[in-house]
Order: sequence, then structure tokens, then C-alpha cells
Amino acid sequence: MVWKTFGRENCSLEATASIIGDRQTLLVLRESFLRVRRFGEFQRNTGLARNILADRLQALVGNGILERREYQDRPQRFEYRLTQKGLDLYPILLGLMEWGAKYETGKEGTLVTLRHKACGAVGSPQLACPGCGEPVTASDMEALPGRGAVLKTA
Amino acid sequence: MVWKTFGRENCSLEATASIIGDRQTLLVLRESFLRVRRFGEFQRNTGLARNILADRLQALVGNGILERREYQDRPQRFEYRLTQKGLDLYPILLGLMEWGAKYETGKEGTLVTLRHKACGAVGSPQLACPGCGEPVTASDMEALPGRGAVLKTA
DNA sequence: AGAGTTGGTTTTGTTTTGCAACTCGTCTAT
DNA sequence: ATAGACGAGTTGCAAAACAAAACCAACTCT
Repeated sequence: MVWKTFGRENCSLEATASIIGDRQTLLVLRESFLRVRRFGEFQRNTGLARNILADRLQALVGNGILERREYQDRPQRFEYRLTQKGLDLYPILLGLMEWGAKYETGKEGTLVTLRHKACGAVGSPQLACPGCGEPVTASDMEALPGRGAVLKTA
Repeated sequence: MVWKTFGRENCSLEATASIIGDRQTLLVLRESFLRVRRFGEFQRNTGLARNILADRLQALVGNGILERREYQDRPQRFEYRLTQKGLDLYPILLGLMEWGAKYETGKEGTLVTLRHKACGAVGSPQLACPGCGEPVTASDMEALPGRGAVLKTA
């Protein structure tokens, strides 16, 4: 039995980064969350080259983040919609937006403001401890080795 | 006075994406959060080419996310540490990790497990409504146009 | 004196992007 | 019926980003 200091090659962060960790893909996702669904609209709003956009959309579909569905035949047309897996990226996108608004663009950069449908409160969701519900930041949490930190037999 | 549907060119998400939204930078940040500080260690753990790593470290320092400080002279040596601005990226990195663990790598990919120092609860922080404290997801929130959605006079 | 460590920079290819032009099937106006 | 126009891409080429390896500098250790 061998213990490796860290199993970085199978890191979940790296896995995610290799799927959505490039500027172009993030722009596409931003549009998706803003309910954009059509190729042309994606292209106009992101300003990406059409081939790159086509490539990214296909990759996102391949990864199960977007779903390509026909919304009319006759002129056959498709739209791209977030799947549940895609919707689960929300906290990440939100985080990026928040951080950018805080440090880079200021309030002027907040494209959308969020309101909680249930209680009506306006503002961005915060990270909270799953146990006690208190708001937390990086320094409030302690990192323990996770399961990926242990290597199987050599 | 002209209203533009969306002021995407000054989007805070895009700003953030252009700073940390590439695979290499994310890998560097992962290491930073794992308390890695030296060039060589970054290089070994991320597997990045040395020139690229040097470039990214410089960029992160330039953006105020990392701080380059001398930790010894005689052989003059520097280390790279997260600033407060860098620490504030925590929710994003956490989000990436979570999502990857859920959809890509499974539990095997969780390099670290987190424990709340204050209450001892183990698990990942959740997004909660700033008003009522209830856990929220994308569909619980409603998007209203933010300040960036308004264009100045044409 | 020679080998090894740390922290880079330079050089040289390879891969990825971006841009523009082009295709293809269909619709629309004349 | 005929000439655009549109949506959704594909193709070809130049420019930029990336990776690999060599090189350099300042020390330390033996």
C-alpha cells in the first residue's frame, strides 16, 4: 500500500477546469444563464468566432451541460439549453460575477441582480456552513485530506 | 438616453474570466489554496511548462491575487502567497471542486474535505439566501437587470 | 572543484484561436 | 421564378498561446 501526497491527476477541480475552464466556454455559459439559446444570439453576444463557438457548443453538449434540441423543422433549427448538470454550474458563475463586481468592474459590471423568489430578498447568495448555517469564508474552513489524496496500491 | 439590452462588454463575469478563466491559472490557484508557495513546487504539482508558469504567476501578482515576497536573501528567493483578493476566490474554486466531484470524478476526486473550524461540521458550504438563510439554487433566484444592463447616453 | 538546488529566461516547434470568406437549405418579397 | 436574406454552421490561413528543452545565475554541499 502506497500513499501518495496528493492525487492531483484525478482532481475534481482540474476535471472541471478542463471542461469549462476557458474564457470562451464561460462566455457561452453566461449567455445560457441569461436564457440565450440560439447560435446567432450566442455569436453576437459573446463576439466569439463562429467556428470557436460551434466547437464550444458541441463540447458542452458532449459533456452534457447543454442540450441541443430542434425547435422547428422546415428550416431545421436547433437551440441549446442548460441541462440540470449545466444548471448546477450556477454557483460557480455567480461566484465569478460576484468577485468581478467586487474587485474589477464595481457595481457597473453587474449585469443582473438576483432576488430570492421565496422570500423576496435582493442580493447575492452567500456560502454558509452546512452544519451551523453561519456564513463562511476560506479561512473559516480547515482542509483535511480527501479521498483523492489516497492512492490505491502501487 | 439609450437603453441597451445588455452591457456585456463591461460584464463582471467576463472580467473575472479573463483574469482567472484559463486552465493554467486555475491550476496555479488550486496549489495556492493548498498552501503551495514556491516556483518549483507549483511546477511539479501542476505540470505546467516553466515559462507558462512564470507568466501566470507574474500575471496573478500583477492582478493583486498573489503577492511575491522574498523569504530569504543570499540566494535571493521568493514565494507566492494569496492576498485577500486571492482568498476571496475561494467560493469559486470550491464551486469548481464540488461540481467536478458531483459529475466527473466522484468522491475519488476530492483532494480535500473541508471542516468548519467554528462548529466542526464536515462538508462543503452551500449557497444560502442572504435574507432568509435558506439554501438556494439557480432556479430559486430571479434575475433582474443590474446596473450594468443600462447604457449611458449614446 | 564539481554536482546539485532553486528560480527563472530563451529558443524552437506545435497547437489553439480568430478572422474572413464560403456553403447549404430554407424562407420572403417581387 | 428569381433574387436576396437568414440561420447555422464549415474551411483555410495568419496570429497568438502553449509546451519542451536548453540555458543561465546564484548560491550550497561534499
